[in-house]
Amino acid sequence: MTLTAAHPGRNPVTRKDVARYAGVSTAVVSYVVNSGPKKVAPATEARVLEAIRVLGYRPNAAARALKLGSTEMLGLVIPDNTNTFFAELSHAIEDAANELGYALLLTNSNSTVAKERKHVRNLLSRQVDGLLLASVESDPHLEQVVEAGIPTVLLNRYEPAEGFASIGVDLTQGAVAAVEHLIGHGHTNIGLVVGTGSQESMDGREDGWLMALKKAHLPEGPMMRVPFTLQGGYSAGIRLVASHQRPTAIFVSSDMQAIGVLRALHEADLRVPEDVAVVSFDGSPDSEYSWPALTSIRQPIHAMAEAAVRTLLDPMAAAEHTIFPTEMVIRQSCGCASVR
Amino acid sequence: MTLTAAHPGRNPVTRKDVARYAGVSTAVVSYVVNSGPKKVAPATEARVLEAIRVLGYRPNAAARALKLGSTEMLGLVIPDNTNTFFAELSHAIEDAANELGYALLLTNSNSTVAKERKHVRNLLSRQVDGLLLASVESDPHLEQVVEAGIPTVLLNRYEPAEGFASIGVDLTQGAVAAVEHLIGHGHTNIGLVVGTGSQESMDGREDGWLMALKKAHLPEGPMMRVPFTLQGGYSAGIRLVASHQRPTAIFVSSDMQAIGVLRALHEADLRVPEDVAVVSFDGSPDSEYSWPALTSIRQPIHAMAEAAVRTLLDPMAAAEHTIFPTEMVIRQSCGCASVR
DNA sequence: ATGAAAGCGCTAACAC
DNA sequence: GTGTTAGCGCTTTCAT
Repeated sequence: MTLTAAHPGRNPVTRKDVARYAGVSTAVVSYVVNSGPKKVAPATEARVLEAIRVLGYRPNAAARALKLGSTEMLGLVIPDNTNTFFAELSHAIEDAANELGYALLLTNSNSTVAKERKHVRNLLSRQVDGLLLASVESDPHLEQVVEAGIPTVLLNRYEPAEGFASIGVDLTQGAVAAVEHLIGHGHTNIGLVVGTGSQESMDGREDGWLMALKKAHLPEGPMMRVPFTLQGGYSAGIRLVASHQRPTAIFVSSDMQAIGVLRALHEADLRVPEDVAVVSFDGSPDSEYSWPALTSIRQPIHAMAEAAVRTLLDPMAAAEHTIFPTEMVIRQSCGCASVR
Repeated sequence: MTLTAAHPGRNPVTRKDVARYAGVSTAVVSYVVNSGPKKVAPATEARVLEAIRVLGYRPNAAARALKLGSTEMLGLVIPDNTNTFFAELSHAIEDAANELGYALLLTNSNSTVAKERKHVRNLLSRQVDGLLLASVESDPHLEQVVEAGIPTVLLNRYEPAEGFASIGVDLTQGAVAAVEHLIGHGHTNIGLVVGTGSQESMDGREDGWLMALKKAHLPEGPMMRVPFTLQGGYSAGIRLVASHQRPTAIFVSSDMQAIGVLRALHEADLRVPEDVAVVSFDGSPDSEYSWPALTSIRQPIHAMAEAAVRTLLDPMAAAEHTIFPTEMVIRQSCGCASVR
């Protein structure tokens, strides 16, 4: 035992002890602990409460879960909580879940299919009441989930997924807004940094970039496909800087990547936004504290988290795809304001 | 049901179904599922495995937990997983826990005593096998934990805590190294940005700053006490810039704060490190991608996470305080290398 | 090598 | 308003 030896093992105080101490039956204890389903006389209730206090009784969640078939836990699988976007998202989800009395079993897949699967399996066997999954795969193999019949919602998802509820942001619309903003600043050579790994199919942000360019009859700028990390963005930035026809503006598909791009730009002695303008995606707090501060397409993380949990727990919810709009937050990196 | 209606509720396949299908007793199923404690004839085992596969049987963790008195879950309470340091730490802890077959119940206290307490209570009632707590308080009220007799280790802790195992980093030594490095660069007016809220007592980093200054017979520079956030660092930076005798160097007690300080410095048109040098604390990935890259005192997060989990799960572990050394990683913000 | 059965702590239907 | 009790799915002792 790491601490006091006073209490040898687990908390040995059970409902039965409380019942004995209060001079009632175990059922009554149950009724007062759960405030129902039967009413209890005030005097009795007081005695039970007192017994609970004195004995330091704490209900055993495992027993309750076994009986009820509900653990009041939700499972969450994300690629990496070290990524600010997922950190924020998981935080918001935790809050939303707590609000409804659910605890969160949090797991990182490290963007790995094998780990993701392992975690899903593990969460299922732990009898979570629902599963929130930000999958690495565009077409996640969810047989086990279907078979287990556990409510599931797919997170951070642009495309609908057959048979599953899912939630995401309008990547294309956001990207179009970003690129059009850059075009509005007079740029004609606009590069793109987009993510890899997340989904094999084309990222909606790439679509948006392309669409905006097409619509303005502008040529495709250089494009880099790198992981959604600081380091990924950095290497993309280095290559973009060295590229034959260096873009005068870059749309980057996440704040983390953008911060990496910024570093590459700085190291190349390029001024932002004067030499190269940047607009990124996510709108995380980080984007406000980079230098220069990033103009970014904000995802409504809290709204999405809440919707995810609500959908998950709503027995009436359909297996629908819900898409949220983004919002552009203008700061310095696009060239709207002077940097200094 | 969010998805297929084929399986009405929870997974209804129980050990009994498997036993019937395989033509054995439930005990045997148990033996093969757990590879023990009794041996099973190979042929029988194969039949059971087949039955499990066909029926899609998944053991019910709640029942197991009830029987065994162990949930194979660990509870973790941190101030905020949105803070890169805690994000990294919790990720490392998750890995260490998974390694040993434990899942992680992750909760954010939002640096709030009330929430922290609520989460601890909740985790205890969920029968976690151990509790990892990065408390907001310097002297956390842990009666409930003691009473529950649940192994606990305190994280991110500089001072020992009576009766509890705890883990932390040598804040003072790290701070001394940082400040001495700055002194080595010839600075004589060295400011400090330190955190609030975490612990009422003096932060070891403040001690270290003071000690290094004393030892070099240097006067105390200006000092700001702000939250461990980007925004906290930013406001400290603003005040430092405006301060009567502006420091030529600043030691900042976390990377997040340092990034905020950097922003304030940039906005004031001050060059880093030429006008103001900065050394920060944590050594997170973020510190490498700021502009300029931060010289920072790195905490050995992975080693700490592993030690924490190991200590937690080791029944022989004493209630000791383990302190880890830090390591200075030199980048641009201190003035060692030219910025560009 | 296998099986029968007790019981982990709890909930709630049913009886009083 | 309160008590009795069956059983949730699992592990494991004790028998065979």
